[in-house]
Amino acid sequence: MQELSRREREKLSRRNEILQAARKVFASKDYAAATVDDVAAAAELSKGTIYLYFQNKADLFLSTFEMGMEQVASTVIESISANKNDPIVGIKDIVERILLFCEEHIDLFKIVASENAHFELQSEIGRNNSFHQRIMDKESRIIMTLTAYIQQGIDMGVFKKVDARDAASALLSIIKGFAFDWIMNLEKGSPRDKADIINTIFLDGLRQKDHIVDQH
Amino acid sequence: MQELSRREREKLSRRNEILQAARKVFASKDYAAATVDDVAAAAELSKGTIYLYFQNKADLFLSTFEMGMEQVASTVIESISANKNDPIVGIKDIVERILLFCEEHIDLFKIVASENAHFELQSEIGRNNSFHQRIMDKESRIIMTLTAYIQQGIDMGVFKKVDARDAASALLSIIKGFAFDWIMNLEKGSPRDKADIINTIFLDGLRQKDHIVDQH
Amino acid sequence: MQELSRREREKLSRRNEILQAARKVFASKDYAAATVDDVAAAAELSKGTIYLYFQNKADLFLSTFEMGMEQVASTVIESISANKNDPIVGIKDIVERILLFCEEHIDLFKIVASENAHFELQSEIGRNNSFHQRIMDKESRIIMTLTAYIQQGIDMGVFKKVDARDAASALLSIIKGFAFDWIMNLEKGSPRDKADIINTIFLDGLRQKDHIVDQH
Amino acid sequence: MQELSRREREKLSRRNEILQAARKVFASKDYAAATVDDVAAAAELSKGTIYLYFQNKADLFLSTFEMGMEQVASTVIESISANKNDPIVGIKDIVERILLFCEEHIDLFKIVASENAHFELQSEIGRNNSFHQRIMDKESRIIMTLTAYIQQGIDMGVFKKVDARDAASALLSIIKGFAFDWIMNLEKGSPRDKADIINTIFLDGLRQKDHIVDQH
DNA sequence: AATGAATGAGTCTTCATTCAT
DNA sequence: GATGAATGAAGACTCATTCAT
Repeated sequence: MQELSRREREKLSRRNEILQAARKVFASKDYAAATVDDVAAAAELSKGTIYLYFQNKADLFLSTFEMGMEQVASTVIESISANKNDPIVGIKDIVERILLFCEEHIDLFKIVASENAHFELQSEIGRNNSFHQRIMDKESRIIMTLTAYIQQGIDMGVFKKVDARDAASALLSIIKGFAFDWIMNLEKGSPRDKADIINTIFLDGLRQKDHIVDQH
Repeated sequence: MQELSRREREKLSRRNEILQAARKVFASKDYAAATVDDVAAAAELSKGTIYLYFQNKADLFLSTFEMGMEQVASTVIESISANKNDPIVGIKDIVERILLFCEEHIDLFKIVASENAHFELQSEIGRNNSFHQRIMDKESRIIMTLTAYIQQGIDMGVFKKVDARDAASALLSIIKGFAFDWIMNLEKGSPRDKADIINTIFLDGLRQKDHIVDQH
Repeated sequence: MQELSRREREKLSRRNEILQAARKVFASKDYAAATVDDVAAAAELSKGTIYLYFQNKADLFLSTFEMGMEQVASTVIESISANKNDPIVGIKDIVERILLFCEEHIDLFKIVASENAHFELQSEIGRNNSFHQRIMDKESRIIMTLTAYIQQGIDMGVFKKVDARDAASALLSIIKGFAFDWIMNLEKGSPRDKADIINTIFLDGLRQKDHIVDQH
Repeated sequence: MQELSRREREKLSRRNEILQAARKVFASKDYAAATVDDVAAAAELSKGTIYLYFQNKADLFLSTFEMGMEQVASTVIESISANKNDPIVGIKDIVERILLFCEEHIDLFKIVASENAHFELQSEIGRNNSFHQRIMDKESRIIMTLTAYIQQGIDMGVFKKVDARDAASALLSIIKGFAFDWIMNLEKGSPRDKADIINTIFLDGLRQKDHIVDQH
């Protein structure tokens, strides 16, 4: 791994500071409503400086989005490698970890969880624009990881023979749905309270009944 | 019910024309990107006229959103009353109907399906604003209807004893998730192709195993 | 000729008001330095209104430029038709009229006379852009008119057999040069004071010596 | 003449490097469109360094302009001293040399030829500003040199008794006009192709007819 | 009721200039 | 001397909303 010079390290850390500021702003305000000035103010920098580190507002938003996505993806990957041989436990762990991540990083999750990014930027960025690619890339990476894990469960005979990608989508939809509800209401307890119901609905359905019986 | 005068009827129909125009516009452009001018142009009316029928842009958007929500709600209610006594079949029907609705009214569904509405307007409208209420009202009405139906299934012993509201949320999340995927990709077949997998995952999980066994 | 509706007439006259304001501003400030706000202020209108009548700043400038060009062109054409049969007198008249125009409409002439327009907008507008066309169109129209007139003089045996277009260019260059000097210095007398020297240099050179002799 | 220390010589040469870079940039981009960053990049120096050698952007531009002017002036002076006694040949030579200079240094000529400098900086620099003086100085130096040469021709009886300064202005206007056309179109051949027509129009007019006759 | 011209606050983005290292 | 990160003022352009006709 290439060592970074002091200058490069400083540049990277400044970029990160801005990203942290942007994350707060975009979580509270919606892409369209948030202004570059807001981010600059939150980062305690001048507006011009923001443009030294990001091409434009869309790039700034997308970079924030990517940061969140990467963290969620890491969470999922950690779970999977810790539970290579037990997809049932692994899925449960993923659900809990994502919900925990949501609780601990509401702001980031707000940006990540909704499909907003698609719509919000849709008009601004052409369809074959690199920005669009960046959204798709990050999103599909998570889905693919999850899909592969579920497929492994199917191959192991732990899960029913369904389309693994569909199952992965369904799982993420449920998790995001509950997380979203929680964010929107913020009332009672923790989003992790929903882990059980998610697992009940999702897993019991996916689990082969024969297999379950065998476990006894 | 009070009869409407000609004037009132005309007013209502003009309002509806605008709503139809708005629906096309908001489906294609994102709340922030869509302009009142766009809607006026689509409705072949002048911009000023729009303001005779709607307080402002947010009201216009919300009314469009409500229109869509009401149609989805009707769909669900119809399904339920046609399948009062068989929640299993009823749920299957609801899934199919909503997916069909999505296919037939992509534009409306785009507006309805994503949680965008929340975020998009969040900044514009204060939290305790009446607009916020309007969104919540429509959304919760559908959830409540579904919740009651599932609760009935639970009481009948057809479904597991879970929190009915959570189950309703989960179901809607999955449906919306697949619908959203379909809208975003628009590639293969119909969104209804996903009805089976949704039912497999959701229903088989929810269904009491004892009950199933009894059926044999 | 199509009659214009009251609305159309008003629109046209408003557009003209803006053009008059723009002309003052662009004459005093250079395209880059002049702001749309300046023009709006000069027109006693709001900035947004300017954009109701012109696509953007470049369009506004170009329209002003065209207005000036058209007036210069009219001047030339008038001269020519009043002196169809005597190119010598005609050319003298053109020189005087253009210099008079310069004196009476310094601001407009400032915009027109220099080749600035080319350079100033060069970076902003792509080379194959319609704006570029608009500049070229107006400029070449004047040159072409003058070229035809000189060619006629050549055919009549009044002028030497030179390339008429080159001669036209040369004449305009001289006139613009003196006009420009006058504008830049604004000191002494009228730009028309230079009519004689222009005619001396340009005409005596162009005029066939034989022909001159014949006049005696 | 004071010898320069190594340090001073280095400073001078660095300044010159920047000037060469600036010349490329200003020729391709228009004063307003060109950025100090562009120049710094072209000079392969940092932006801050530019400010060590020039007060500000206007000074940088003007210095470039002056560099070009000085070269044109040298060209004229060379011609004159080589043709002290034959103004006719001298003028022809000047025309050719300037056109050649234009061809060989399009970039520099672009900056010099148009009166842009006046306008472009006009707003930025006050009228009684030293920058304005610098433009005028360089421009008038060339005119004065040419004026003196023409006056000499008049005194020699080679040229008509006209205002020598006016004649000088006219000549430069024509040359610049053709050079400008060539730069703008860049189509056919060399700008020197226009030398003949310029000389025909300008010289034949200026030349005393009696004198010509006497030459036979 | 309908119109559409006018408004002007609001935002992104650029760039000359400075200054700590 | 050289650097380049940071600044912040400035300007083009948009669009929700109003109001005279």
